Amino acid sequence: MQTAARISNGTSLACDRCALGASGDCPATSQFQGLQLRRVSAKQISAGAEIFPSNETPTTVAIIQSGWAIQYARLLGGERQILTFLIPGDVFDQDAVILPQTPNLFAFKALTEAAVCHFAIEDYRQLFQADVRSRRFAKRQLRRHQALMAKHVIDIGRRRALGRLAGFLLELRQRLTERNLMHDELMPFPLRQEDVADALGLTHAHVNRTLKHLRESGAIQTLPGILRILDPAALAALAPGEALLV
Amino acid sequence: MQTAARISNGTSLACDRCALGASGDCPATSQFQGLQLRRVSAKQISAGAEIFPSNETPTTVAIIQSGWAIQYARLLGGERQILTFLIPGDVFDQDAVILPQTPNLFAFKALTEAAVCHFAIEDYRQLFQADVRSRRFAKRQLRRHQALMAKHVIDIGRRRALGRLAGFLLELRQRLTERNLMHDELMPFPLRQEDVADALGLTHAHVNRTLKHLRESGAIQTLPGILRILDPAALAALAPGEALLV
DNA sequence: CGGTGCATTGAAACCCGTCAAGGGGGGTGG
DNA sequence: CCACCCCCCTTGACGGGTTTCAATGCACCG
Repeated sequence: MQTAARISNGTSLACDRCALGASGDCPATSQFQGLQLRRVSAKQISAGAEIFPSNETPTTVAIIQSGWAIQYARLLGGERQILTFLIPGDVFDQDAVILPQTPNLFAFKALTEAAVCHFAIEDYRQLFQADVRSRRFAKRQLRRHQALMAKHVIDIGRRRALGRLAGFLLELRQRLTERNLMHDELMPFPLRQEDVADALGLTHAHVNRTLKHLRESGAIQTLPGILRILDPAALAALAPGEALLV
Repeated sequence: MQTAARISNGTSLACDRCALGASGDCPATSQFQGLQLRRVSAKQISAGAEIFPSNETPTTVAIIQSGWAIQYARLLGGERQILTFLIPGDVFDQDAVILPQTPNLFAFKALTEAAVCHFAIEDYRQLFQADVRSRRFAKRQLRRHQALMAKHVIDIGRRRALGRLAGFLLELRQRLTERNLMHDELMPFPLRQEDVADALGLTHAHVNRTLKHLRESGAIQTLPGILRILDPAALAALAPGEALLV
């Protein structure tokens, strides 16, 4: 895990070669089973760059085509709390859909090189009034985000390090599976241990020790930029009830 | 704090004598500066009773007229994680507004005797299309809930017991002030220490110790069912950045 | 080849959970 | 009016989980 292999290298901005589109997960492609939208813009973002600063009022809704990003808050002491991880196919900045002209509370930043496409808020909002598939898509995105926030509270509120990490890995596994990014229990894992720590409310030193524990117990295997889940059942046992939440 | 004094005793269900209405915080009263709604029902709920079970699809939006309630999840091991506290004037079950016909993920329960009024989802949704004041009301309610969830993650994730408690008390102070329920830094406090613990991810024993610390340092004073904030600045110093979040 | 970023590890301090016991107030029943 | 019970607050001791601080090592890069 020393260095993150640039897995998401082939960042294709063109919609006709977009992996998301191919699986029908982006309303800008003809494969999407519903209302077709046209994207306003597509941006290539380098690792570590801000996507949206906080306190800015968004005019678009964004979908992340490739790469990983975070939504986070920074405290006065400099500490960082990561609220959500964003993976390819995630729609973020969704508040804008429901609450136009309200500033973002928290900032977004790319963790890896990433490609982000934007839709006009008005266009995206039409999904909610369109056919069943469009509505299902938009509602699912919204609902998923809310559920993840709640799960996050439960995770860090009621579980200790081992359970948090196990639950977190299972969550990623589930989400990546839905986006066709899991193969043979192998997942791209571009996160530094400090990122995981800042999300789960731990220190990076302790994340390291906990990962070591999971590794030595045979539950997972780590390679640079990749994580393999060897024993999903073991992880599930460490995070009881996880399945109900994801 | 041994016993909760029934502060919210005079639970008046009639809209014309509703304290919420008097301050213009309920769209069912003529004092509300915006679209007038008619409530579908008003229910008196006894302390400890479920308001909504989880996994049920709501047909109404609810506003809590008097009393305190929680939104919570129960894990397989029996542990409880409180997601949000609801105080008079809070609109809950708001997911129904945006996402009709989706079941509630988490249950709601009254902590004290409470009065809850319901609106038809369609009626309530019209607030978003009505005049400025109505929109502001509805958006503020929605936005507030989201912000509180995010703040909750930050609190539990990046602060230790003392800071969490300080931040939590300041949050309650702010919210109660907005509803005209703070007087002379005195707030109704019907929560058991176990409730606080289940919200902040601590044990009730440790909440007790931490409260004792705050008491002995002169930051707060506790009376049965009431909490007085003696030194807001001291609390703010314990929870840096809190002001930015509330 | 020095420098930077990140993973790894150890030792010590400390925060917090766990367990257990005691106490006080309000209610109920005698 | 008292006895009793239940719920909740309170407190102490102990152990373990986490943080903190510090040092090392490895990979990559200029």
